[in-house]
Amino acid sequence: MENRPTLADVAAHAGVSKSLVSLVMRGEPGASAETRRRVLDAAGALGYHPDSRARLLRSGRSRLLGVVFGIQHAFHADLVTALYSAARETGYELALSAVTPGRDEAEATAGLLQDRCEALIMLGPQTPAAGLARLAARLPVVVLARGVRDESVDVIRTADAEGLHQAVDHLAVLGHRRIVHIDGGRAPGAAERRRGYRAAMNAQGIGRHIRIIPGGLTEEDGAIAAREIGGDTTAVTVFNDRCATGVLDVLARRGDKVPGDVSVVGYDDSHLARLAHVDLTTIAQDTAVMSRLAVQRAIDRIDGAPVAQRAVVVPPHLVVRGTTGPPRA
Amino acid sequence: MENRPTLADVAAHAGVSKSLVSLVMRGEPGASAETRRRVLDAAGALGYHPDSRARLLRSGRSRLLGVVFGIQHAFHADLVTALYSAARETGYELALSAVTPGRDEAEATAGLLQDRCEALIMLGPQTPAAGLARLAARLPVVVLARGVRDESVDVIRTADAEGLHQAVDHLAVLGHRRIVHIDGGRAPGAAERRRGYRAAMNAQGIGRHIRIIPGGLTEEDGAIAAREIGGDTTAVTVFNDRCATGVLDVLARRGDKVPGDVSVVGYDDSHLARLAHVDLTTIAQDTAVMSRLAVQRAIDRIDGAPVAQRAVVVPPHLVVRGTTGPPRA
DNA sequence: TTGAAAGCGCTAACAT
DNA sequence: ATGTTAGCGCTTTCAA
Repeated sequence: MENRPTLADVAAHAGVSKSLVSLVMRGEPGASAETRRRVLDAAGALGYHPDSRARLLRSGRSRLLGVVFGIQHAFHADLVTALYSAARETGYELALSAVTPGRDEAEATAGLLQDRCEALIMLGPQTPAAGLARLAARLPVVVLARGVRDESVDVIRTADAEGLHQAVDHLAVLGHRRIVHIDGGRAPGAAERRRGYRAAMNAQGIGRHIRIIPGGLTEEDGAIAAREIGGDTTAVTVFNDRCATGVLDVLARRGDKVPGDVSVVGYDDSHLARLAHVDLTTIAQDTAVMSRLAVQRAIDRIDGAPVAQRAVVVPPHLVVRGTTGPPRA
Repeated sequence: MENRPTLADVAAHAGVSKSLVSLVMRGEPGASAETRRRVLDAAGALGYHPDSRARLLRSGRSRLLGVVFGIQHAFHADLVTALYSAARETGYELALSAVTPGRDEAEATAGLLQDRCEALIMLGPQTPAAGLARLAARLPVVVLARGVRDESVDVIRTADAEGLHQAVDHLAVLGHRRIVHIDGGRAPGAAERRRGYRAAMNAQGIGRHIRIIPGGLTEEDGAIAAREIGGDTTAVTVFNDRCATGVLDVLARRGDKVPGDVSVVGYDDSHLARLAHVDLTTIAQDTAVMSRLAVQRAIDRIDGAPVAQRAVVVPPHLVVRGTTGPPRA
């Protein structure tokens, strides 16, 4: 593991100046074919790889997009996957920084700032708006999958209220009246999903059956909430797929048939929902579109390009699978 | 978005030299308390964050440990969480690079090499031994949660066979005889777990009941395998918790009581197993210890410290929860 | 305890 | 088409 060769080594080996080597290595025009060949030969012979740190330091840019995500969040995994694809052809790289039980958002963010990321993409951040605004004063910040009122950050999110509207409408069309919502507490998006649920119930003329059971983000939250579901309830809309899985589990254990006795609708269309044995009807957030928009927005901000609207709301869509059906006659 | 403040800006603002600022920012001794305070105040006021590229370029080191992990793997999430804690006080930072459905290990690795990571920690890599050896020729490679015979890479893993031994013994002591194993196919560790299962069954004198059903890593694999479980089977050991969840789900749906009719043991003690409504008896891999060992080994290799044994095997331990009990009389 | 000066490996101006 | 000269922002001598 000896010292790596530098550009100067290559220059010496090829008998040309550093500038020429620099040009050739970047594939820029301005060097003769003969020189080009000599340089590439030398580089190959020495096993030379440019040092990106030095390169970026000099050019004053990092071409790095920082991504802050929750490592325990299945949905974030889907988004990160999509973000990698979205970044692929842009000339920017992703720098991942995870939020874990022992590493908060501030720490995750600080790491990315040190790496001189040119913009930050934050997935469902918990940081209060004021904190985000402070960050946004330093570099472009794009918040994904959470609404933020603050004017200084960009937001790409799903029309959460609309999503619950679709869920309720789907159930109502099937004939359900007693539709309960298990919510996400204070999680990002939870308030809007509650709002959408209420509005849709009222719009369907079944506002008197509105009932919201406190839930959360995890299977466990869903399991606890499921025990509160009354016997006359025929359908449940749940904050997210993970929570819905907990609900399904408790229903199965107590012998309730799904969708025979109770229909269930999740949210996210995460990996979980697609599993054959779960086969969960759910509201899909379009991760591919959202990720593409987030990356594009970050780059636009970096380039100082004009941006028409600070917040982009992506419509969700209903994915009907096996956990919804007509109520028992 | 004006230019980020540099160390020189802070120095000017605090009325001291760049050297002092450098010392203070790194927490090195050699500056008076008064100076230290002035510098930190100035840094805070300007919102200064050191530029890691410049810092590392100058010092000739990156102090970066590259981590390659599967973003869809719940167990990897646990490991990454533990790795962050383990790295915390070492002076090294983690650089995360995810493997996703659209981004293979080679790509994930290449990114980390460009960033000049000083060592690589790979979680359950799929790369064949030859590929790992090639990598290891360039920088220290520590493989976590997978066995690799190749002499050139370090390995930190759980004694998988021992884990299944404990699972089988636990069930046998409860009185089970007809114990089935749902395996992990070609996943890292699967072969050794199969071996452990067989050995333990033989050791218990119930080798004639050995039966292995092909499974996999996911809930879905577990669900499919569960349908193959015969009516006389009283207990199942499953490749991992995620797969076990699928098994539990199918059992619940077909009305089998757990542990009344069938006992189930998982593997990993992941988040999943601990959920109150899952409450899965499982074999715990000690992520804290494994992560600490992995980080320490990487640093030892970087420092050229002598290493006694290339491979470290961490003993797993049984965590008894609610999915195991005596067989029905 | 403090400061001045010399680079790390590279790219961007400016020569030639 | 090629070479020379400055730095990027920081750490590291070395002197004071």
